[in-house]
Amino acid sequence: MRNAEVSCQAMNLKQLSENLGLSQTTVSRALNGYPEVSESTRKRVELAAQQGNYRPNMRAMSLATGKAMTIGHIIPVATQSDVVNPVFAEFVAGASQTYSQFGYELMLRFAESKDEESTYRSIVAKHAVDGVIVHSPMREDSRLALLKEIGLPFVVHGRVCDTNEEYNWIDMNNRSAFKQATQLLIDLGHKNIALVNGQESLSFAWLRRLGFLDALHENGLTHNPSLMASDELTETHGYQTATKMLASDHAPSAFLVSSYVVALGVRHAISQAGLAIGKDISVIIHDDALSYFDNSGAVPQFTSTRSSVREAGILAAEMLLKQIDEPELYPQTKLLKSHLIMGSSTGPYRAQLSTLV
Amino acid sequence: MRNAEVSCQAMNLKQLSENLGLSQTTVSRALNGYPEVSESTRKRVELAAQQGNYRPNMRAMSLATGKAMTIGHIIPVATQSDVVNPVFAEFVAGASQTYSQFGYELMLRFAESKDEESTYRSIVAKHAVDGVIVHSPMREDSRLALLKEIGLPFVVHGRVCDTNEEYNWIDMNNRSAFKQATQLLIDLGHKNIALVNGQESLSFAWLRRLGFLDALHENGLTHNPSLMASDELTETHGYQTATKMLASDHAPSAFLVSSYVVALGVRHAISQAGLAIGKDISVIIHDDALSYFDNSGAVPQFTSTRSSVREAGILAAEMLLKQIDEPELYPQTKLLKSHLIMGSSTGPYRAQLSTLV
DNA sequence: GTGAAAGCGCTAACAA
DNA sequence: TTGTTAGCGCTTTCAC
Repeated sequence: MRNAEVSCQAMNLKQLSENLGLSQTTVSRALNGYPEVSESTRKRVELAAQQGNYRPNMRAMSLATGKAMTIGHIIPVATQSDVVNPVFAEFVAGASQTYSQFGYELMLRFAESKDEESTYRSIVAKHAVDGVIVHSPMREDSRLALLKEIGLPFVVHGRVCDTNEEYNWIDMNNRSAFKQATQLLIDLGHKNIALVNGQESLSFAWLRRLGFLDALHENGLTHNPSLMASDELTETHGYQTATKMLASDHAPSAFLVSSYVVALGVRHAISQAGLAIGKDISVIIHDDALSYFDNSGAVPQFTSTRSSVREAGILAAEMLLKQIDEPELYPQTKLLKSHLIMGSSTGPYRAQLSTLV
Repeated sequence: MRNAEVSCQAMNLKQLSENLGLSQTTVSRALNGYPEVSESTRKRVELAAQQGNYRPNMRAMSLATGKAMTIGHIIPVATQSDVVNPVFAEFVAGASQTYSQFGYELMLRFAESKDEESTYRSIVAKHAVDGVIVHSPMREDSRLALLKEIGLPFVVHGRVCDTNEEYNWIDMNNRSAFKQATQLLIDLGHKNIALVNGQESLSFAWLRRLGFLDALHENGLTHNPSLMASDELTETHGYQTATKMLASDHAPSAFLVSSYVVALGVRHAISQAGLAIGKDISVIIHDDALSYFDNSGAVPQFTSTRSSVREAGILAAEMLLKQIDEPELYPQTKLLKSHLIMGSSTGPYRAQLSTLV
């Protein structure tokens, strides 16, 4: 009683078919590309649909087909007051692009870790999504088993290090990036390098640490545990950690920092200690969101990897949609660019992505 | 043919009602809190539903009720390679919290400006959402008229400055914040203050500029147009702008910068010019996402407004859901905290929010 | 090549 | 207080 003639609000299949003097069946078939429709009627139908600005009611379609035409992104938050990592925004922007292209929608949820299991169970029981992207994987992550049990298709943004499960993932090459960055500092003559890292129960931070250690060991340097800190990516973490390290006996001459937010704190501590970045001390920031290697400290400018997170989102979404349509296809591990990897444990994968390798 | 006995996958109303020996109607009514159901059966039903882990199929429910139970967030992107403003992530996290509380889902889309109109029309025609949050309003914004025409409920995150339309909005108090920050720099003795701002066709940047000018004028200072720059919030903008300003005859002794990303560039330019922040030059960064007033430059620490963006998201979502349920209710303009305002042009509003004022 | 009719899982008149 | 029935707008057998 509220739509109707006010304006040509939301025409539906019934109206459209009546206008055309055809059955709903035929119109539906014409629009969905079924072969048995004659070319002439198909043309007529398509034209009328376009002119009438017809869009199938997504809810009705979902009910009839059983497909939600929606992908869920569940972002874990440690606490309700936690600042959201900008990496998610960038990744989700990329994924969204792919979904639009294939007629899917993107559903977003933020869940505290303790609610995560019930969140997954709930959205699948409600028929809200056809698949999900798993964010912030941990070195060992129970979500893999959970999602397999539920039977919900998924792709991991990142990797789970300690597992025998087979699964699809896409990731930045964190280990290699941190190895490179560390090597750069070593080449500049630094021997006391501090790593200010994210929580190492999360894979990304763990892999970064491994890369850091790789470089030290390859250069015959020993690592100093008091120069490696790991915590949530906050300004406070950066400030407190750097302050403590700078006051210690083995004060570092260089910092390698995970995320610009942390770096804000580190910088603050450095200037408070009366030191000047680029003169007394070097800092490299690695942040996928900006994808920004800070070259303060006379460090040569890195190739910008800007937007690689977005690209990862695009690819993850493609991988997931493909998996939903053709569950038997799995990608092999492959290097997409020096900083982007995707893969899974089994099977062949007909990827057009190979051009990117 | 694919669910059934494998595991107790997704029980539906029919099964549940058969198990209970009741009609679907009664079960539905019991679960939806209709008063005519006897307390004893309601208890029985609720127990069985819980044990059977029953969740109504959202798509079927939507089709039957005509409510999508979903709110859309459409994030405008200038170009596909643009970095997403972290403010969105924080705001959306807040809104999401409210939606979960009321059984709504959050649908996310990124749209280039040229596609925005068709995006809105499309999601409403598909019955994908019950309402939307409008992000990044411009000083003059055609979306207001569009959404009214379509009849889609909405709340604006920010304000449209040049309009006579009535609409609901929630916003940071950008003008006041920038006035305060500028005053602080003036109090420190600065007379040549540079404003490195976002695009002033966007309301937030325009209002910040007004606040900046407010402070200058109140202190009898004249503004220098060559010390006010306005562009996309990128590192490049900050770097180029600051470089140029520092090289000019009227080089600033202080910078007021919109967003930390821009500030990365500004900092770079400053250190390249051989100047030291906190000694030769002062910098204040205002960024709602971190909500961080940088105190480099010996500027006293501001009260942290961290998470106010998230809070804005929570409130915007509450306002929208209320509007969807009771369209006749509109909030009056009100100050929630010194930095958070919400409002609309008409009517009474029974807000429990008053405690926050 | 096209149409009639049943059904997806739920809600909501209308009866009883 | 409970049940019967008719949709919501689409897809999909099955006949023609």
